[in-house]
Amino acid sequence: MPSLTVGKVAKASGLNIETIRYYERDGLLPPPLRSAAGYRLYQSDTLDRLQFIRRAKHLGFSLREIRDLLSLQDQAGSKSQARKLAAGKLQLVNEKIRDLQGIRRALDKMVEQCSGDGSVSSGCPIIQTLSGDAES
Amino acid sequence: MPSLTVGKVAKASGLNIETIRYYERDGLLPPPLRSAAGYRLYQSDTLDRLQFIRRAKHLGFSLREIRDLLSLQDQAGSKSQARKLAAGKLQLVNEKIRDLQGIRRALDKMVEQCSGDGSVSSGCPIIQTLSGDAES
DNA sequence: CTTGACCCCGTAGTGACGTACGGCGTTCTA
DNA sequence: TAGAACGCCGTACGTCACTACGGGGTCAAG
Repeated sequence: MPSLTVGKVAKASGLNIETIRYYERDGLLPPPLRSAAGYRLYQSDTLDRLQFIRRAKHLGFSLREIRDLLSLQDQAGSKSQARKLAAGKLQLVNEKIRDLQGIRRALDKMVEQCSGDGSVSSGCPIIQTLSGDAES
Repeated sequence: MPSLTVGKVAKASGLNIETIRYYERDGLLPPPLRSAAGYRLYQSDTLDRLQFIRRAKHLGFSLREIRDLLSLQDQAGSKSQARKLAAGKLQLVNEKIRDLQGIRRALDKMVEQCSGDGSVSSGCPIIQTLSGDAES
């Protein structure tokens, strides 16, 4: 197992070294092994984990929510706990998908409508796409 | 047209008054009409706009991105500009949808797997769901 | 015509999420 | 075996998106 120093992980993931230390402090990354001199030594699966964090953040999940999602992966806790958490997140994810699909429809329409020149004439109803009354 | 004071809008939208003023300063809300005494007077479509902002934020869009999306609605600029912007955002939105669908599949599986008692046994591969190499 | 709720504005403070700094030890490489 | 490059840690700073404050004007009920 080819363990990586924090600098390698940073470079490979595109994250700042400090960010990686921060994620460790914040519980998103488990404390890695240490070399004799105290250097952090990561396994390569850490890169997947960081990638997941990056993408999930981009989807509007807070670090706390991401920690929750990762705890599912990490098999912390009981099955029934995990099921409950997963079910809750599932609902949230479904809402997000619905909202995004609404935006997508509106954008599709706009790309189509705006195929000519000149100024936008007919209303581009992007706001209505999210005008349902779902509550998160 | 029954114009609303900022306090009414705040109550109806669930946002803080200061947040509404902030959105105005930040260009997400157009400067509203003013009463003789200088009070802000909003039309009811402002509520839709604020709702849109809330949901879009929840989907991981920054205020700057939301401003872009709203500018499409507001018909600012030329058709070709709008088309370009819409097309760019469309790609982004599609990526987000794909990522969320990945997470959804993983969560579905977990809810199914964790239907019994005891501790989670088989790996719950949530991280792999976002391990593709799409770049935003 | 006062009192309490509302609004104005500018500015300062807060919380989440990083990012930078600085003084030190370690490791690699010419 | 020097010296550059890397890593350690604690702490401070920065940004984004609010949120609160404070001193003042406005408006409506009693």
